[in-house]
Amino acid sequence: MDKNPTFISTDSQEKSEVLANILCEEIIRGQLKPGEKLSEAAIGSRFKVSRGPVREALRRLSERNLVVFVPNVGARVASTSLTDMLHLMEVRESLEVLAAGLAAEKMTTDEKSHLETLYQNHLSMFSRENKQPYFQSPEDLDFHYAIAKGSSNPVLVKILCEDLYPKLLVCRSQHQYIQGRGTKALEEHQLILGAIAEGDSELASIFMKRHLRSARASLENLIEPFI
Amino acid sequence: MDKNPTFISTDSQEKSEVLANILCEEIIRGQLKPGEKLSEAAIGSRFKVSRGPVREALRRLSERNLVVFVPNVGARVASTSLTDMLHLMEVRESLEVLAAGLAAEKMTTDEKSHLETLYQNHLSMFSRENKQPYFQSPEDLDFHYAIAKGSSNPVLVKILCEDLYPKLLVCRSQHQYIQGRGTKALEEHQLILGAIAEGDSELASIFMKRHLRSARASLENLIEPFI
DNA sequence: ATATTGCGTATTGTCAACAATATATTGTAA
DNA sequence: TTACAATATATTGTTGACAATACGCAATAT
Repeated sequence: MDKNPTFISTDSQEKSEVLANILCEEIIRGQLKPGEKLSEAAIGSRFKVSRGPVREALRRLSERNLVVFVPNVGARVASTSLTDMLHLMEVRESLEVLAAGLAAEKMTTDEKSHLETLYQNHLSMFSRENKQPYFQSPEDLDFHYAIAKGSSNPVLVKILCEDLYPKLLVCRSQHQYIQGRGTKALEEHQLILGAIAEGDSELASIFMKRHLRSARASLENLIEPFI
Repeated sequence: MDKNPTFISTDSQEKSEVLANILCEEIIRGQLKPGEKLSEAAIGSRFKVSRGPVREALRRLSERNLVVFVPNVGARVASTSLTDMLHLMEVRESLEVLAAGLAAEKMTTDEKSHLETLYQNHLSMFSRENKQPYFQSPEDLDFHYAIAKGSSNPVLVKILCEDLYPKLLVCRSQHQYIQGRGTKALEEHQLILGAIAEGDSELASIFMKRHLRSARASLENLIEPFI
């Protein structure tokens, strides 16, 4: 469980929560495939717990849209189409533009330097890999995650970090041909970072909007051929 | 249960879902007061069901932020401060601006005329009441609800209708001095309606933004004196 | 051969009892 | 009288068994 994405906290000891986090991760990693049946008994015996906690865990995941729950039939891993992902990106854009603006206003010095660190890490990791196209990395999302938290708006943080980002990760693992946009994305991150560092809310919003627009556009290009 | 807000569907027969909807409504109406303890045993005996379904219902409500859940301690009705509501409105603004724009592009003729009907109802109801200041009415939210659905973006619909609107209703019932903004809000609705009818996405977004900005501003004025 | 009906099996929904944790009470000491 | 500690009570977390529902297979009829 040490390779959990940053935004999954495991503070509670409740079995249902622990279970939910483990299953969440397996779904994100693609170990549980989209559409796969999630039998309560099977999961229960696998983790040596009763069906009660399993049910609660599945319920939580269904609220996060990672599994679909059909009454009297059971739970399956949610399968997300590229269209679903476009809808996700549409909402994400709107919310992250807000987040970037707020972050520029409200981030503390510590938070800003943390963001800078994230960027530098991402940068060095990228050059190490010889600028080859790479799968959209967790580092990318960490950057966005830090900005979300920097907005100091709990409602916004919750929607982005608990609803949208996990779902985004699932989409990426289900459609592995979705690739990062290489150097371009990194340059866009730099612009956002700069604006936030300066406390320039308006500019941070604009750069974030452009960044996510590009990402969405390249996704749309990916879909186009299938229409 | 016939006085349920439009956006609460009761299609399943699962006790846990029925329970969740009933409790949700009671929280929204203020019959369950903020901070009030929600004992599983008490609720179970009240509705003549075992604690299992009660737990599941409470979990659902906690995912919608209507209930706060402390491990090994239990559930309480979430109490929302005016600051919380401001955060809510901030996010709402961003999302509804998006929704209005999309609605202008994608609403069908039927949906548009339904929206028109909602507006007319609201209008006539308002004049009947002699233009007196009134509590923010459910009609107001129905209008926004229709626009959200008109966006044809399921992700957006879910966040607005299942997360934000119920919570907004709770805030209103918990802070009853929050009042509607009378004729002004209605005029703003008319502008939004017109833009959507014309399919003018850009304008619909702008009018929606102004509408929610005003609402938020009047809320901020309300808070100011307490600082 | 295909469609349909009925039964058997498997899975989910619900329940009531047990274990673990937190809260309240009471008694004791400073 | 107040603060603290130990116990008692109440509430939550978990479990395994039972009831209700859905699914698969076989037998029958068209």
